[in-house]
Amino acid sequence: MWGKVGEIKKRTNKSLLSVKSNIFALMYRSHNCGELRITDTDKEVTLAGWVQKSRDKGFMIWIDLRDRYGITQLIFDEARTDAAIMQHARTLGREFVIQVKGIVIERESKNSNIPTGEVEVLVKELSILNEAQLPPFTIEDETDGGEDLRMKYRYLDIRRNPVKNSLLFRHKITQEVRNYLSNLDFCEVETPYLIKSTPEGARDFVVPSRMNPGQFYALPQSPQTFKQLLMVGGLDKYFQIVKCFRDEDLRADRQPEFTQIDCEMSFIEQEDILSVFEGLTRHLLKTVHNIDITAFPRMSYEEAMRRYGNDKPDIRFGMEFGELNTVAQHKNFSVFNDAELVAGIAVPGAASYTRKQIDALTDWVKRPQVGASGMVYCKCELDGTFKSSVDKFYDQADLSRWAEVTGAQPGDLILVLSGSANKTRAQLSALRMELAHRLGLRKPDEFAPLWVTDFPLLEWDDETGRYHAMHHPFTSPKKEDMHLLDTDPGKVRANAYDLVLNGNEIGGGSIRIHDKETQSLMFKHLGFTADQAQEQFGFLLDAFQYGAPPHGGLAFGLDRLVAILGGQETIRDFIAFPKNNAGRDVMIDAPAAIDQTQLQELSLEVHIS
RNA sequence: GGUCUGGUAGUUCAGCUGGUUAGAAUACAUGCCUGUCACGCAUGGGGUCGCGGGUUCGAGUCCCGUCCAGACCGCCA
Repeated sequence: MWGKVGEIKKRTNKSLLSVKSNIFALMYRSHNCGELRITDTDKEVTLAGWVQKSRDKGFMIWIDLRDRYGITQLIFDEARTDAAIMQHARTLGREFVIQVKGIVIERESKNSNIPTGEVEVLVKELSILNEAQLPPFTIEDETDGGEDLRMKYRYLDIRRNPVKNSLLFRHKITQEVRNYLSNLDFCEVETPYLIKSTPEGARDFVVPSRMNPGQFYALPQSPQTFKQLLMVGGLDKYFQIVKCFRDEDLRADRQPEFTQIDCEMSFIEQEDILSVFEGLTRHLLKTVHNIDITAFPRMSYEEAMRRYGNDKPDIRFGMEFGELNTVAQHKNFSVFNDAELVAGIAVPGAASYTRKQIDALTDWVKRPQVGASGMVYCKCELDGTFKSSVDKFYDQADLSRWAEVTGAQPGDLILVLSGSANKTRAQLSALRMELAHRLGLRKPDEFAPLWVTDFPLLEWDDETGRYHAMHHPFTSPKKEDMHLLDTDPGKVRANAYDLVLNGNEIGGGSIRIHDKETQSLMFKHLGFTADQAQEQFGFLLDAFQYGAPPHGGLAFGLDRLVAILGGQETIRDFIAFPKNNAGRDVMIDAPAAIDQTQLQELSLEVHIS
């Protein structure tokens, strides 16, 4: 259904590294370290780069010279190299920056593992451009350095192929995004980074204004209102590859500053947006992996929650939820009888799990991060019988109905959770993802996109005791649900959609509100007074009175998209200088205190509670 | 705000129910080596066991606190 890719790394390297740089003056180097071949034999060349490794054999010294493009072997030979140069070569350490002049010769023993492996450069001149201390970790694909060390010396980490290739890969994708959207007449516009803080949504990073004492800018969580104003401005199709900022806790796939591919279009309907971004996704998979995606299924939010317990389901594998209320309740098992939802999944081939393994899984779902109070299992034996942890309450006929509902085959293991519908779904979804991970079903080289549509407009928040916009306050409600706004706001669906790739939300958007009345009504339902709405978003409400076209858009999370297309879980290696778990840049040691003079200029005093 | 895991040589790690002088690999240094490419061989240097306190005759090991790192929950319109 969806494509497969083999050897992602290899292909990427090849296409990205064959960059020629002929426009540069050939003073420092005539060639890079990745391009010499057997056909270059006898040429006099000048190379520059870093010493990867030196192999001193006494009579001969080989040095692997590395740059962005590859590794070329240098040779110093007692018989053919000047004694002084030979001696000089012995002083070279790892990561010294050197320049050599020499003759390309065919190797006596060749190395088929690297593209330059048939030749080497017999060095005639050697100069050390810069010495280097021994790096704190080795600059190799499989480095001995741990995460924190690599982050502290990120500039050394970037010399390593995996990180360097991730950054080149990201460049390739942004380039293709710009190509694709520009070809469709999208115009890239830069919107401001110093804007106004708004109460909705995530916490803002704020920036004090020196010229306006006591006042603060906020860094944008997204260019949302600006891109809508560009639509009012008649720009029709806008995009921007743009940094966004959210002052919330981090995760492996979440950074406080991150990059979005942000888009907006006028005179369009939801279908137009889905088709443009389906096209973009196809284009990217084709250009970076040569994969043709044929299937682009769609699913409503409600269906995704029911079938996968999750609004971003990974559909590369099955284990869909089976709702067992009708077949498992009213059988004297009070835990199930009292539950709002009883739901199970069939784990393929897991009937052979031992008691110990199942107990470990039970402990896993009972961890506070998951929060289930227990787990019921039912083994579907190969002989067609069933063995469950609740045999006291259910006979073979009952259990066969469980198998029917969950789609379990002989050899599978049915795992069942129960409780309130929302919690049970979240817990069972966590279990499904964990098992898929353990069973190797989340293959990084397989890509399964999915549109999730018809999100709820509003979401109840216990903490503040009011409804919040699930997407953002500018999302339009579905016309046919408008009548529910006053009676049952939680039931109103929005013209909002997410693009999910392999269980990750990589993009989301909506058709916006474009008239003042609806927007004001929306603010009212979100608990704004008319004055507050005017104060916070008056510029937008005003703009809507001057001929705002119907419009909508979408934003892709670039960091996450690049990581997933690169087959990785963590986005950090696709960001040149990322923040750590606590939001710190350990290389430059930020954030940091500022001095008293700066505070005074900003009319600020610091009190740490 | 919370849960969990970890912190021992430059680095990655081992170190059991507390018990001589804390180990391995790798990196590094020196020497040897006539085609290496994860080169090989020999020798050598390298540690306030994150930090503070406690229990004990004795703590890398047990307890309390704290700092740092990572993963997750909450949070992320």
